[in-house]
Amino acid sequence: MSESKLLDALIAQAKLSKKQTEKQQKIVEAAITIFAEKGYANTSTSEIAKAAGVAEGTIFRHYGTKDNLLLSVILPFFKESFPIMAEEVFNEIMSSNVHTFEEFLKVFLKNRINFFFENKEIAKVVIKEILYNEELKSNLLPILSENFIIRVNKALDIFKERGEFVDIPTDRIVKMVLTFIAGFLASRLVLLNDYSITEEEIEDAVHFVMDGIRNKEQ
Amino acid sequence: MSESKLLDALIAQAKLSKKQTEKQQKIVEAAITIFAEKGYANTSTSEIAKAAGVAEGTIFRHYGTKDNLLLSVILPFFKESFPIMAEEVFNEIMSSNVHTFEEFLKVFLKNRINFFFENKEIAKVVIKEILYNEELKSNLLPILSENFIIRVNKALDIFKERGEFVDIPTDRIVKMVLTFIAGFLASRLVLLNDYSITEEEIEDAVHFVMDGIRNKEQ
Amino acid sequence: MSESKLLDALIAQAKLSKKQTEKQQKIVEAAITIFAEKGYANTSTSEIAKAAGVAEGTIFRHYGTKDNLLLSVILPFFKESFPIMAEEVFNEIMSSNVHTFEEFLKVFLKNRINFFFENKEIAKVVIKEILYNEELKSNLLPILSENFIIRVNKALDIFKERGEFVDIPTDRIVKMVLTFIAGFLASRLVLLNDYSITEEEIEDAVHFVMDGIRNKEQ
Amino acid sequence: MSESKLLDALIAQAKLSKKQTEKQQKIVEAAITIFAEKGYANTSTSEIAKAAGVAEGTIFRHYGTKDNLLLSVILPFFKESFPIMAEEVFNEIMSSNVHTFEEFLKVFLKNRINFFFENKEIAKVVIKEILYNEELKSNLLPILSENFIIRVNKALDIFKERGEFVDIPTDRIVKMVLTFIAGFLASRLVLLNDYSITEEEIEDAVHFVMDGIRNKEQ
DNA sequence: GATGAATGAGATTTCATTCAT
DNA sequence: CATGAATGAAATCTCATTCAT
Repeated sequence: MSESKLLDALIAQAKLSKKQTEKQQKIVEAAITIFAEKGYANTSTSEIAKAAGVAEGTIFRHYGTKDNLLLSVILPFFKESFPIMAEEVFNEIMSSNVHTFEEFLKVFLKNRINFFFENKEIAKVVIKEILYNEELKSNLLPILSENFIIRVNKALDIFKERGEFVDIPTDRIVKMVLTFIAGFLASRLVLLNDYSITEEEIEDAVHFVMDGIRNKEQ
Repeated sequence: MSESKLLDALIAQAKLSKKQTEKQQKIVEAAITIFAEKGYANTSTSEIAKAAGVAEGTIFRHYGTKDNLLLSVILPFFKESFPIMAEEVFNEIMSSNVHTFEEFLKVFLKNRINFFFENKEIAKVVIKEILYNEELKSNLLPILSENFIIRVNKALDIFKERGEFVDIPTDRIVKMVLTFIAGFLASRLVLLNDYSITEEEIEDAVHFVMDGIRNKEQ
Repeated sequence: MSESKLLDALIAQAKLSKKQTEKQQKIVEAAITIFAEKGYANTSTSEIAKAAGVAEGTIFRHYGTKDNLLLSVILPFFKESFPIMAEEVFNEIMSSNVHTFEEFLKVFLKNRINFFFENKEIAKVVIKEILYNEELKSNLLPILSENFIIRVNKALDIFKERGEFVDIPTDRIVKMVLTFIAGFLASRLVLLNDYSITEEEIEDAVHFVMDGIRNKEQ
Repeated sequence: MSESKLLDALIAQAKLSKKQTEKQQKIVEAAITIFAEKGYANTSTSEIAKAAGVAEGTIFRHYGTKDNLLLSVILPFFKESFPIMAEEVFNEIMSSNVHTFEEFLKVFLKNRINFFFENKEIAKVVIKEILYNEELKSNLLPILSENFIIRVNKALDIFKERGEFVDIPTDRIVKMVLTFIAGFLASRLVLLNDYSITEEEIEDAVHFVMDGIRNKEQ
């Protein structure tokens, strides 16, 4: 990883990716698959080239560096991760049939889980590399927190005002909820390679977040 | 990573490490520090040698391969991770002043969190490499599940009989609890580099697991 | 030396060597020259690279390992060693003007000696490494015996039926004749670096094999 | 191999080897065994140390360098190879019941074969290394030829005067006979690992050298 | 655009040798 | 005498990257 600003790269990347050639698609696909399995650092460009049925030079013709190929894999996914939290979507969720945090959480969880599981492989790459590469982390995490945590915080505040939550500082609640969700997704995707996930399990997870595991009827 | 059974390595390793020389200690310390920061794959042995004030050859005289050096870092920590769940310790916990799962969880969490934070650096290496290296994962995870999950399962069953928990299959509860704990530790150590953790936070976490975030008094 | 079956390597090798680049030729030439002089084990790849006017990486790009470079030198020669004994050639020899074993031996010796001396350097490498490297030996010798000894045996049997030979079991005769020929070639090439060999000497050698050194006229 | 004069080393060696300690014996034994199997260049001193049950430092305490260890293995054998040809022994052979070259050859062959097979392992080392290592060869071969070939030449001349041989220049006869004997020993020891050798085979070999393979009664 | 041969910097590994104990 | 930890030079090998075609 060079010390380039990721956001600049993000923009520059967008410009380049006007039209992807067939070869480019194959390269990215192969890269995702192998990065997901063995990790970026343990994957050689020649391996990717072979898997993509492409000459090694072709990779560099399109992506310049291996680092840049990784960004070309990660950034689009990264950008797509946010819209759910975009003002519009957020408002939409809040307006419709979502009247409690439990409902919000269910919608939110289902949405994000679907998104992640529809993009299993890339998600795996993103999680692995963010956890593994300090520089990538220090570039991407701030963006995450600016876009993500702040908005969830805001959402929670709304519901908190309604007195739905226990009396713990919001940011600590956010931390715990996100920890659980992140842990949930990461453990399934990266740790367990468990790509099956049922509606029932999501319900369980929501219940867990909402009410914990204690039996209140006792 | 060779395809050898890790447990064999674990045993072989134990034999070799009769007495550590001063240089060996320096090597392992340097390795832990740099692996923790940059990851195993992004760390060169020459870098370690330099940091340890040692000739590069010395690393290989003692550890044979870079892979083996990683194991020498990971395995001792790995082995030390289990005792808490050993029959004796477990029974001890269960007997004394632990009468509810909440109490058990508090003791357990504090113990494990302390252990992890006392070994921050190694823990970081272990988490990173287990998540990153498929082969390491496939060798270490089974050992974890055999030693860890099964016992937690047993513990939960005991408390479940007492009707302490909601009516969800035990294994699913275990999964969620461990997901949360793992997520909690991993996010703090690897993601946030947040090495501060207060008693208060642990209490919060336990409450979260027990009762979720819903305000029951409403 | 890997423990792979050499014949597999032989085939794999054939596939790879579609077209040799100019640099590859230089590498192989340099390798042969230096291997022949100093032996495989005493030759470093950097030495070969330097002699070939090539970057060291280029060697590994084409041959993967030093072992494989050796095979790329040896195997083509090895394969070319057999044709003389192929059915067609053998029959041709037997039919034409070859009516006695003495004649056969003369043709055979001249042919093989020419082949070896036309490929002095490689032959030297092959002989040295087969004698020196146990694993190479255990892989190549069986192929030799299957292709070579059996056929010579057959040839001898033909002439033996005609009563040309002393009454010693054929296989023992073969052993002695081949021992002499092998000794002859090896000693000239490897031991004495004596690359000159006259028609006269071949005649002498044939006489020696046929009639020994005793003076029958006495 | 340093460029030291081997004969000087031979003498220096003799001085050192006054008394061999127990460890020294083990070292030399281990060295012979492993050198014989894998060759000098493919054997590491640590391997020898392990096989000898000795610390690596001990090897260097006694032999200074790995090269010198090889000489300590080779030279004693080398020196013992000559006595048969020493004036006395030679005369003894010539006087007793040896009246023909055939008889001489039989005695000589039996003697040398016995010597080689009694020292199989060392012989193997010597043959392999003389063939493999150009420098060793250029140091040892001249000594051989001075001590060996010249004397055999002389012997042959004696018998030649008696008209026992075909009319070929003596040195060429010597070359062929020695080629055969050397090929015979080398192929058995180094190539075939065939350590069994019967009286019968020796007789065959002598017949072969004397009369070749042609059937004279035809 | 695409190729793949070539590079060279750097990574891992080996190993004879030294030296303090 | 013997040890074995330590060394560092050199060996094998990897791989992102360049460039002529």
